[in-house]
Amino acid sequence: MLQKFRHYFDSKIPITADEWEMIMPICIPKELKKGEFLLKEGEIWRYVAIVIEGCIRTYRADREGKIRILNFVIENGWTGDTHSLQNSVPSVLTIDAIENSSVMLMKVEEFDRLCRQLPHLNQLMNDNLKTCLSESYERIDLATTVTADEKYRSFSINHPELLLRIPQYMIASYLGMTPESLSRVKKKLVKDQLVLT
Amino acid sequence: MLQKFRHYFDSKIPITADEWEMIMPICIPKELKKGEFLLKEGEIWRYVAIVIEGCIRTYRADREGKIRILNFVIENGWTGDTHSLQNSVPSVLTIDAIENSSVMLMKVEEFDRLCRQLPHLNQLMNDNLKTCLSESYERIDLATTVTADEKYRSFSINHPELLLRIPQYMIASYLGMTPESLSRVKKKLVKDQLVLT
DNA sequence: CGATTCTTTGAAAACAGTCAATCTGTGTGG
DNA sequence: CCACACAGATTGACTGTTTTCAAAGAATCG
Repeated sequence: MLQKFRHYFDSKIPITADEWEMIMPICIPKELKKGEFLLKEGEIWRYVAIVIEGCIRTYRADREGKIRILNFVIENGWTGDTHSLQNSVPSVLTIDAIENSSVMLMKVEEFDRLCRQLPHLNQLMNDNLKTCLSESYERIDLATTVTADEKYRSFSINHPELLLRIPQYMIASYLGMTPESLSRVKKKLVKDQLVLT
Repeated sequence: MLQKFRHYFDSKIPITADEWEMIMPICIPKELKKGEFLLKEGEIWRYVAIVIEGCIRTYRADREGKIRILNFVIENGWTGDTHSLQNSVPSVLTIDAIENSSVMLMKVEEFDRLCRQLPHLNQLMNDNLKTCLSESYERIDLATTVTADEKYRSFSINHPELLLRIPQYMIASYLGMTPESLSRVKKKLVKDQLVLT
């Protein structure tokens, strides 16, 4: 895991052995079995988290226990609750693993401190913020798409890798529809050959 | 306008007269009358833009010309198209003024150059990215809310300042429903005293 | 293979959308 | 100052899509 983590950094920024020596001590590797939680509603999120292996889901539950999945994060993606982190307030979100996963955590104060010392790390953080923002706009676009079949089409074009990997009922929740609707939409699109099986 | 702009900076970061002398030359003030465009679909967005006065709307149009409003930005908010900016691709968005507005533009290369020279400016940019991310998560939350009345309730709680300021049919588009639906929802909520008139 | 979990299908109900007409308020020009 | 035009908001009747509820089929895993 540590090796994969190192590999991720190397692929993003030039990093010296010395710098690596500074980063390593603040890293907290965490293994999550399928179904285990990274963050529970009501807790305060205080980390920077990078997914090394597996798949992590973020969702929000309403009073009746119905959930809306906000995103899926796989290898090399960043996860966490920005809002809880920035404002030190209890999270309204739940984050869990939908596959056996490994995640690298860093306490945010320590990470920020390092960012001030290592311009490259700061650069990485900045790029990452921009990427997250970009993805989040894509998410808004998806969520504001009106019809169910456009949503599914758009998802299957933009996230073919997730289509294979994530149970359909979770995709339905992500797209804001019931599993029954998704099943019907899919059937129709396959019949019209507008989407791959 | 320049004074208000200066005031915005002062309220966010400590900034010396010298630093200000470096920032000012790259600033491009732009006045927009109600209905005028800041960005049209198909253009590439190359700026950092801060709204000084007025209200700026970002929307996306589909083939049939129906529009989905993605956000409203008022005084001291940042606007633009991150995706177009980062990837130098034509924008799918349109940005226009729904009130007479003033906006301060800075070319992104010049702004980035200054950020490298002025740590405080970099800090401001970073904070701003985090704020944008946070707001964008809030937007996702709204967009993924299922029922029309919950959407309106949540909007009227979180953005009372916009409720007063923005025509109802635009709020409807922002909330992903028709003006007729919004009118009915509102009527119901006012009757049940769940929302202020 | 049994049990659980996930997906599919059907029928009825609920909800938001569409279309069309009316109402309301604001600003403009006579 | 009034009348008119116009943009926006409301209301009603109808249509269409998605949800809900229920049950039956697949698929996966110990």
